[in-house]
Amino acid sequence: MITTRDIAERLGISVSTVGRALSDDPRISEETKFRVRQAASEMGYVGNRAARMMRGASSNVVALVIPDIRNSFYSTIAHELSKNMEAEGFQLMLSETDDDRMVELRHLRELSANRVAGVIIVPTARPHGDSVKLLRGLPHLQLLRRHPSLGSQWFGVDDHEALRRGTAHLVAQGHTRIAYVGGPTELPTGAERLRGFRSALSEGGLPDDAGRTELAPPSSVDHGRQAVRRLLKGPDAPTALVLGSIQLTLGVLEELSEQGVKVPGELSVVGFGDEPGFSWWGPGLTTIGLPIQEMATGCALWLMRRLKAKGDNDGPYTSVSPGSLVVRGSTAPPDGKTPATSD
Amino acid sequence: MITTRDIAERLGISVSTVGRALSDDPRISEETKFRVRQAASEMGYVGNRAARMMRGASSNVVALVIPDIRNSFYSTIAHELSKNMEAEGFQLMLSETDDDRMVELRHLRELSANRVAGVIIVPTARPHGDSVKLLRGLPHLQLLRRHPSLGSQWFGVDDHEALRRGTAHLVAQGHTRIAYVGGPTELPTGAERLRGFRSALSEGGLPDDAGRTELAPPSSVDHGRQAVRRLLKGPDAPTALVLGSIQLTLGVLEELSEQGVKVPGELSVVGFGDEPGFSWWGPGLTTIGLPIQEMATGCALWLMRRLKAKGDNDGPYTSVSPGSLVVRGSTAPPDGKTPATSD
DNA sequence: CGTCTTCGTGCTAACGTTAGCACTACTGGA
DNA sequence: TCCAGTAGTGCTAACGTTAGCACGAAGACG
Repeated sequence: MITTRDIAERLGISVSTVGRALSDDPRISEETKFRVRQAASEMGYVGNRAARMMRGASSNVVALVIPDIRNSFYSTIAHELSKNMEAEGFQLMLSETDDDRMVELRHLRELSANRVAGVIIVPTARPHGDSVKLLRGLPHLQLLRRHPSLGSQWFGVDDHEALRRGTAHLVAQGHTRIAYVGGPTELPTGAERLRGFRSALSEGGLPDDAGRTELAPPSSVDHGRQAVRRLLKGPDAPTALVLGSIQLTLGVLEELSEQGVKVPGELSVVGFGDEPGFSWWGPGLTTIGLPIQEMATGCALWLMRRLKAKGDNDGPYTSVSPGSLVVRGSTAPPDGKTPATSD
Repeated sequence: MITTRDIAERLGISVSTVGRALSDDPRISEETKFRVRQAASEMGYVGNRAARMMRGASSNVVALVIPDIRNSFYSTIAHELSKNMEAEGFQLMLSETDDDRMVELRHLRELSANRVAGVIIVPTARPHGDSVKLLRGLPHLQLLRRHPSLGSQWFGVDDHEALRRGTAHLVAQGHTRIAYVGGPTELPTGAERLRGFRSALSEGGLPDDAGRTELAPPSSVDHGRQAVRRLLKGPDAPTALVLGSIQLTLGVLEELSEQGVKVPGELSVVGFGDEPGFSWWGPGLTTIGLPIQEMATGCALWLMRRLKAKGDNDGPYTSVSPGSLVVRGSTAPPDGKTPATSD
């Protein structure tokens, strides 16, 4: 690799002068600058950021720590972040945890060793103690999920309200046997979504146990399929189903298609998230849409500002985005009844 | 940040001893090692990779340069790569080019400045001259797309064969007016796919202009929608359509759904790639599936081996994976005819 | 003509880590 | 007893870059 020293030797000047010329120092004459730049370009010089970092410069890498990039929710986040940060000269490091706290820990160790400038993390349910320590040394921001030990800077969705609305839609159509399949309540997001579901039930005057709830491990497409099989059995099977995660929704849709379940005839379905394909699934999936782009952009801006400010901790920060119900064809009143009210 | 020096001072020993203890040098006594590790752990020491790199150690970061992570083909690649490399202690840097050669160049500059260990790249149609220079200095591997200036190490799909098979399926069903909508022939992949389409036509005894071909910019969902509108107009509209990119397929499916086109009654469709949703779209999409996982794993293994070997250039390397036709319900003989032969 | 300023450049140290060499204190054999 | 060998540790330089200080030349001003 070419260094400033190579350039200096070739031009018969000192490394300092080369360094200053390349950083456009006003003390260097225009003629020298020109010759240095010329030589640098010819020789294919590329500055070594590792060396700069040794001199106190900060890294230009921000890490995104998520469960699984194949989940299109996260890939959209990654895309938006990347776009926003590229504009500011930052690069994106991608770390997948697979919802395994030990993998998460290994990644955080590497990120810390690499002295990344910042971290945006969707934490696992119970991060390892060392992960907590490592994050303390890095500007970071929690996304979607929130764990108290990781600080109070968080960008998330109003999960309670999102599920309340999705469920209320079904209640308003007259459903009384409504099932919920969501993620574990270990995660605050999971707990909030379940709570939102229950709120809607009680607001609709339905007893709590009118809802059959099933909790699955996070990121489990397969569990969605299994849940469908279990729910459709039995005499008082639910007439409607609300989902609490994208992956579960994908699994549910696949299974419903395979089994040829009539939607919304046999079962009304409210999905979670809005993926390409949800609109053309069966009669079109009514679903709880999330403002992914806005969230990602918000995250990026917050972090960029935080990194530039160099102020250490600028207090707690919480940004909550609402979900919005996208009504398509997968929901209808049970047995053809007319809905009491429309929401 | 804690350094080896901090540890050394606290224990009243030299930095060398600390460094050696942490790297488990056999010359250091077990007792000293124990004390050092203890102190390091208590003080939250994390080695500084930038400093190690200055001493000649190589980076543990591999970059993936792709058009758009939201394309689930690429997110699957990213996932598989990440998984394989995490096992070897490597981290993944994600760079999105948006198929813009200048963005690609900016990313490559950053990657080079960061001295990433290697690069896996899906190049833009005509990479910038400087991009070519930069990649020369980095172990790299082209994926899917291939540009001659970027060397001869390439992992790809047998695009010609993939499209030949997809088209042959329609020819065998008796279609004579078959349209193709694919990416630009500027990209070798695009050219190969078009060639595969034409091969199948001529093998089926159909004249070349039996096929209406449309070429779109890469990664263009929207163009897929437009193409449908154009193709369905006119008296001798095609009875079948073959697609040459995932994004185009997504657009086409959306538009066909919206316009309520009967598939395969009015139009038979062979898609490209296999996404979640393709199986439940309309009657199920017959599509050209790609062995994404195998390719990603192959790439990861090749690069890992290349980086460990430290041998500079181990000659040209090309790995070609075949596509496989996944037959679902979106293809049928035109006007109810029985297929001549089934393939 | 001497001093003061300005311009352009060079020298040196420092960032954190590691490898080579040097040094000390033992141990064992002649 | 003396030397060789070895175990354990310290000192120093080096990686590439940059910031502080110093230096020489040239011009400005009294």
